Amino acid sequence: MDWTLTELRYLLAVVDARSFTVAAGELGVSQAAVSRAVGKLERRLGEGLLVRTPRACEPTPLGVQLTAQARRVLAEV
Amino acid sequence: MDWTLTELRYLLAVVDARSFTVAAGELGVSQAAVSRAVGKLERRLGEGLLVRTPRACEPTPLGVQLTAQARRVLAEV
DNA sequence: TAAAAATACTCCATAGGTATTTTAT
DNA sequence: ATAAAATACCTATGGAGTATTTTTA
Repeated sequence: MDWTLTELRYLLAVVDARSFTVAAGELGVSQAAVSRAVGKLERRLGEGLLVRTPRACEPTPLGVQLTAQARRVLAEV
Repeated sequence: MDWTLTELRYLLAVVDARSFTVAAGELGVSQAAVSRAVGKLERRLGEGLLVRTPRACEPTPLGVQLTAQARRVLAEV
């Protein structure tokens, strides 16, 4: 794959916060930026990483898997 | 630090090829792009990563260290 | 209907290419 | 003098913000 460190960081933040908006605040960027980054990642993979509901969001199985990988990568950085 | 995967890939290619030009060919980008990416990384670190001579280039101690780290990161990607 | 996420629009920063200059033997 | 790296210049792409719209429990 060809993701960027930013995408992995944003994804992790969203999964941990269970919210795009909260994650954006923690990352110090706009909600739109986080939404776009994760959406782009999902489009590239051709599959969802998060299930969105009006009050929370939860990772899909692929989301869980990629999140684990993201943690490994970022741990080395 | 705040490097990008591209910078790490370019650095690795140069270290392995012992040449910016050859590395660029292998990466499918211009020599200028590789030179700029590695130079930017060095400027950010405030220290050289490669010693350039007219017919080869060799990693500095820091270059060796960062190269090892780059391999670990890219192995996870 | 109300919260949270997605999108439209614009702007700026960065990455890349080509052409040229600089460097070190 | 020569081979290789650095730089100047330009262009295009991507990432970000704000404002707005869409979504779904």
